[in-house]
Amino acid sequence: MLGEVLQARLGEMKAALAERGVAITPRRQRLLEVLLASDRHPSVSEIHEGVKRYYPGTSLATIYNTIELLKETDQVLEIEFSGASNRYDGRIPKSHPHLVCEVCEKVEDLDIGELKDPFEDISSSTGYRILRRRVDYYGVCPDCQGNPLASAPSDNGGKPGK
Amino acid sequence: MLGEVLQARLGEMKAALAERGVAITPRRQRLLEVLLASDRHPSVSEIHEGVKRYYPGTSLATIYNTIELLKETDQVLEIEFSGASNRYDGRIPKSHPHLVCEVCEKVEDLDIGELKDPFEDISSSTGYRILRRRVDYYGVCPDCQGNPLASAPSDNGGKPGK
DNA sequence: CAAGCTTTTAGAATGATTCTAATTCGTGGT
DNA sequence: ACCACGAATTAGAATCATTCTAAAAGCTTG
Repeated sequence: MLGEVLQARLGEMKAALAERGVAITPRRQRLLEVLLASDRHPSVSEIHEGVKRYYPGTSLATIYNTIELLKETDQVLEIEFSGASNRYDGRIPKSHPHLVCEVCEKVEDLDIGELKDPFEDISSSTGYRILRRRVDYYGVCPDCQGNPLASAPSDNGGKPGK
Repeated sequence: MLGEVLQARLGEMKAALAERGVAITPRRQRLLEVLLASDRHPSVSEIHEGVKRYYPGTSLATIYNTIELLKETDQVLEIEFSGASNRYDGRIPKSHPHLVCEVCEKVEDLDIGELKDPFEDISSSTGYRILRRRVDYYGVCPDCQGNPLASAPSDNGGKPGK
């Protein structure tokens, strides 16, 4: 069960997809719920797992396709990594800062007094049409400072998200 | 020929590598020069091309290996992209903001009145040990606004850096 | 010249993502 | 109920940057 704030987001996402002319199929409904259900900024394969729990035959391609639709409609924020899977934020789809642990690959929202959005300034001073911003801090989270290897996401001995 | 500022950077990089205990081989020397020679934030394959112009047999692995050494010694800033090649900044190896054109894949430094580095604050408020920051703005550069397809980096019809 | 290192190499392996072509699904019209 | 048609989904292949591996070259010191 999603709280009411997330229910509202779910509604927005579905409306945006409908607007875009695509159907809210059961798999897509489930995908949206999985995306909103955790604050972990899930990867495509985590979402895939979540959807497969209800619809076992679901293909990875379906997840990629639907994420693409969400991106096109600005309903998800994609956080790119070159050596690891991308992560997705469906709760807050507009640019906002994150904190990334390079040991356990946790991605958290960083609540910082909203540094006034300088899109305007940068647009006018550079001539760029600015579409989005990325502000992320990389480091080691408190848990991983204590036991560096304990909370690694896999068997990689604590190699950062690269 | 590199200007004197870049000569100084070259010296720093070589000193850091030497400190690390590795030799400055001719290929590595050339790699450093290629990295510093342009403000394009070159990719590994652009660097590879530049090195091969002098040392034709040079393998891609050598470029990756040396870039890894530079990363370990904080002598290069890696700008990651998930669907395109990573880009490297050897001129200014510490975190600083960029402007990325999603049409032609240009990466430029953004000179903005140094928003006071909040590493300290963020460390103490979150408990993270912060190692680096990423602040990048994504959009469409002035050139690409005029002729959207003209300056695409390859044959991809102007697909953004994804 | 030989031993023992570092560097470099070619090519294979990996892994996330994208593409392709075929199949299935769902809906409206008959 | 049946059909036609577009949308959704699938399995698997293809792509591509990056990493890994094992062997070959290169240095340097005795």
